[in-house]
Amino acid sequence: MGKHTILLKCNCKNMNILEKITQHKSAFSKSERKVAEVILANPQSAIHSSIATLAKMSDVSEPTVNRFCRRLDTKGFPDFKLHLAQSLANGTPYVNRHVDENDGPDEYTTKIFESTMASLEVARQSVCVNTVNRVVDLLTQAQRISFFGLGASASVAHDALNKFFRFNVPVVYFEDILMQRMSCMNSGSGDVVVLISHTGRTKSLVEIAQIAKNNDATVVGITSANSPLAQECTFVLSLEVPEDTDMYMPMASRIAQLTLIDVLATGFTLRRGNKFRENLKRVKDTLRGSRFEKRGG
Amino acid sequence: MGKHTILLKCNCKNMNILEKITQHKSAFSKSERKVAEVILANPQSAIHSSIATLAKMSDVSEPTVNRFCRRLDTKGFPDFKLHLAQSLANGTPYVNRHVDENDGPDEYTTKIFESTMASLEVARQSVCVNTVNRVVDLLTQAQRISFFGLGASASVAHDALNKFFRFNVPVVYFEDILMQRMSCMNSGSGDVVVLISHTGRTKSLVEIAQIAKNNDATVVGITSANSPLAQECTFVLSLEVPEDTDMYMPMASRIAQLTLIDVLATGFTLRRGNKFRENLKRVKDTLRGSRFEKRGG
DNA sequence: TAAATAATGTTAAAAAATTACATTTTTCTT
DNA sequence: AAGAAAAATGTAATTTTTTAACATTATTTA
Repeated sequence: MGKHTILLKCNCKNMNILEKITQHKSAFSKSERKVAEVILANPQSAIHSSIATLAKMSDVSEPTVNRFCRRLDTKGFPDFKLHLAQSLANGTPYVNRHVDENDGPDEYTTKIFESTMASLEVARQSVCVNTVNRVVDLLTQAQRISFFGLGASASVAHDALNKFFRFNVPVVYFEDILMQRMSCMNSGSGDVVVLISHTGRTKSLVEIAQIAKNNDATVVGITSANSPLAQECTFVLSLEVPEDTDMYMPMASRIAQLTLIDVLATGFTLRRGNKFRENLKRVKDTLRGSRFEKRGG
Repeated sequence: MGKHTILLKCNCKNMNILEKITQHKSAFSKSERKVAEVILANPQSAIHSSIATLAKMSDVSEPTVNRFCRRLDTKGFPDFKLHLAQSLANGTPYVNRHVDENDGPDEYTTKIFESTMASLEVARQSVCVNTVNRVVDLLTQAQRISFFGLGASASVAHDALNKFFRFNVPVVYFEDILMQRMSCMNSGSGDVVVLISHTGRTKSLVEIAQIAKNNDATVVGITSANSPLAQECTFVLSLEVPEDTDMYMPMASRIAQLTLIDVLATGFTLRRGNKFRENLKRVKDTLRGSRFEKRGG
């Protein structure tokens, strides 16, 4: 390998350095691989070792460790440790930790939680804040808000209903496509129809978007950019979520959608001001009768 | 301040060091505060500076910077930088970032995503893997699975239906409490009833748990430990989630529940083996007719 | 198989961090 | 308020750590 060869199979600068080491393991030289293995075996201890210690443990010379660091596109050993520390930071999960069929409950639990968190981070970065702001505007002024989704997105719409219902706004949610259609038929300007679909390719939802649009309602899509559904929407809140193809089930995408609903609901309450929030508290207090009292509370 | 005084107002070892600096700012000495300010002003640059640079920028001597680091319970400057790097790691949110009424869309969006991720991390650590494993066992052997929740938890149950339905298992979900009751009345041994409630204090859910139990069904609660509901359950999957009291709405708790559902569903498919997963793919493929084709796919 | 290239190690220099101690500042006591 | 004690800060020297320059060994290629 050339003197200054830097591994750049993936030029994603933000990539977790541990993953980077794993992925590029085959491209390392013999001695460098030794270093890689020692680090991967116990990254936590690596960040607290000096280059001398690590060299001894890997049974290579110190400059080899240094070269190993540079090959990973870091400035040197201390910089490498910084990157490693970041990879190991609490809450920074391996991004692509896919569940493996031999995983035990401990492993798959961790992996799912971690990859969900990672997806949320990706989603967060992809949200267009301006659109969020404009949609919040719309929602606060809407005469009626409808939330529709099908399949996995139905439960997201369901959740949105539950949130916005508390705001004492006319809010509508149907699972049934015919009801959805009829509801849109009756919509008009001043009404906001929020359509949720990860892929944005569900035919009947696209049709519903068209119906709502033809009736002058504002159509907001929580869907992927450039999808057929997105094309029919007045505003598109697109979320970039790493595909969860392993399981043939929508997982992270749906959680990102829910978080976005939380964002919209929060924006809504903030826009409505303090008094409104007191109102919310009252709605919550109403539930008290249906619950067992908390001891000591 | 004494020679070896270490700041331990909060003995939470895992605390974000940036927050720690902020919180303890008043307890620093004059020079140390200068260092703190320089670091807080641009933490990102701090992790790439040497102790000499930082000393010069703060207009103090190098040992002062070193002492500053030690006061924050780190081993020295390099160790401090490691901690700082971790605090700054992508995806490591400030844990207690509460939305503030003056926040703009940019701020509240970030805060909500970040606090959701932080809550997931807390939840992950609180999940009892053994219980997960036993519940997965139960679910794979169940004759019928029911998911019930009310209010915000209804959409979680709804989502669970959507997932488990794909497994070709008899699965049931009702929103209506009367239907829930009747369904439980008809349950028997071999049936698993999963009840979802963040607080575990919703009266009618507790009653449903009792009914199911009396009919020899296995009752699994996704709820908080030691709650009235938990006491009626055969197995309790408790999730510790930082309370989201600000908004008077369930936010993070619900996302944690959904993630747990994902974990259960994943455990289920893993237990069922490879062939079963092919089956899942077929279920997904069935949807194709209802969707617009993806160009080039 | 010899030349070229790459990989690794050795040694020395540079940089960085830490310690020990000196000086200054602050606080407390009388 | 003066002086002693304690704390804070700085200076200079030491140690540790990292890096650079060069030498050696292994590997590839013509």
